[in-house]
Amino acid sequence: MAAERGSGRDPAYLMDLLWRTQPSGSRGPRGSLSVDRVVAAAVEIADTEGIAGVSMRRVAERLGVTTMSLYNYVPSKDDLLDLMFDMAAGEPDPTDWPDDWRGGLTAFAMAQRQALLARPWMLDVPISAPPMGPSNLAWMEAALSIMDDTPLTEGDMMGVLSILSGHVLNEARLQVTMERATPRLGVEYADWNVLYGQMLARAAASGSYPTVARVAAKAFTEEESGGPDADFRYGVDYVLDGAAALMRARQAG
Amino acid sequence: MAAERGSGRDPAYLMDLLWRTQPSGSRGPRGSLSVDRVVAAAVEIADTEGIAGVSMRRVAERLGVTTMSLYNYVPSKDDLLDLMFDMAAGEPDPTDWPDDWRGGLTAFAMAQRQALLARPWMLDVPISAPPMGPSNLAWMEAALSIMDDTPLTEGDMMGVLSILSGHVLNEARLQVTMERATPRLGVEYADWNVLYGQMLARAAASGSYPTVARVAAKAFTEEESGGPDADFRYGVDYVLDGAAALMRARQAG
DNA sequence: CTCTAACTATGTACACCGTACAGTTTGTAT
DNA sequence: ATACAAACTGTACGGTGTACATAGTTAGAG
Repeated sequence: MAAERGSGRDPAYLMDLLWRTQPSGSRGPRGSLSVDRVVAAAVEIADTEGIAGVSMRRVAERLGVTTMSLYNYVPSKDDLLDLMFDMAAGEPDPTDWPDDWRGGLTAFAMAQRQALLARPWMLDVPISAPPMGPSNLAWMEAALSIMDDTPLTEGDMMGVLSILSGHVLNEARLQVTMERATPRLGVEYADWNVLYGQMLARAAASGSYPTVARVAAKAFTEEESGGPDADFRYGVDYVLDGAAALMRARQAG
Repeated sequence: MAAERGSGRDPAYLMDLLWRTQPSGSRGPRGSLSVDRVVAAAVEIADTEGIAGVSMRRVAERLGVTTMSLYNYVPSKDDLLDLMFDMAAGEPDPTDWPDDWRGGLTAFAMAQRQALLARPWMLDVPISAPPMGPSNLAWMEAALSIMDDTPLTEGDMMGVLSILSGHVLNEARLQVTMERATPRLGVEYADWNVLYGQMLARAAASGSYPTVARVAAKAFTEEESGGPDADFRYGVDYVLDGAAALMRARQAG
């Protein structure tokens, strides 16, 4: 029977993979590869060709090994993708972050955004498990330790973190989607305004979306909306204002 | 030459597809299908088998037609997925929503969440273009018209909407991921607490994530965390508190 | 009324995918 | 020395999206 763990959809097994704590029975020959090398090769491919370029065959080829050999290190491609995500996230470097919670969280958000924009394919991997790899935990640690000296409840801290990095993720997704959808029409980034302009024209023409037509027209016309960076900062400030309000409430209570 | 639009990655062409405003030259035989029927069939498959069950062959089979025939109505599978997303989103029904902005936006968020949880596969479709289909616009209209009588700037309204529905999306994604990752271990939803407990034990053991260990332990121990519904409401309130603060500021300024 | 261009539908084919499975080689623990 | 687990190979299967050539159908142009 032998417990037969490792079907890949066993969460405990995925944990062992993420943390590289696989019990390696030392009977046969020691493998020429390692989980790390497999994942690293996959990440390299994704970096240059996007997620679509990552196939088991291509990864194996890059490692000079048969396709099926990879399955000695990784139970399935889905798991490989999870591993890639964690490795690509990397660990944050908070040394240069400001000391105050507001500055710290802002730096945190910007760093996380930068990590995503540097590897847009991360937004393409269908995450099949809640984030529980070492890198993800390191990011979590960075954010939580910033809020540690504030009057926030533990629940609040988790809430703020969730909303903040949710915003980071959404904004990055939007930006990447935009950049991809922007064909070789014009130059620069302003193209998607044109696209949205078309949409709004359509909306206005139908008459069914009066508020959208008016509000969006105004919001997009406003003489340079500031681009994605400004939108991102706006959201971060919005979320952190909420955190500040929470702190005041907790302290007063 | 004939302009040759329609490669599927042409945004204007996608717009025509979404809005069903395709110029249909009436020369040859009229097709036995329609964009709507194709998309509807794909949605039906996704509803019962998830996104993985949707392949061009299966859709064609369900419609009693050859696979390649679908390409007369839809330029590629990626576009089909975009179309599916818009159709599945449906139009909101705001008739029963409260009149005040706060109640209205809360109802909006809950409705959007419900729509996503009813069709979890929507979270699996890799959206390849910014939301600009009729359904998505209807949701946008619903939210914006709620905020129309408030002192919010047009930019603020877009910002609040973005953060709010971003939160909805993130929370839904998290919940669905959790439910999927939960194998047939125990009963009920509390299982993922066990999973997260394992992770935290690992984190505490390594000593590298002290804050995570302490904070998360506290946050998860707190005698029934309230489940996903409570987390969701917490976030909605958080975001709407921010909107209220913004309104006060705009009115005072 | 014919003809022809536009359009729909079919069938075949290609390159690629993830991975199950059987068999071979390799190395260590007994 | 030998048993045996582990690493690795090669082949095969059922699936994918879609390019392409072909045939059939219609409506407008002449």
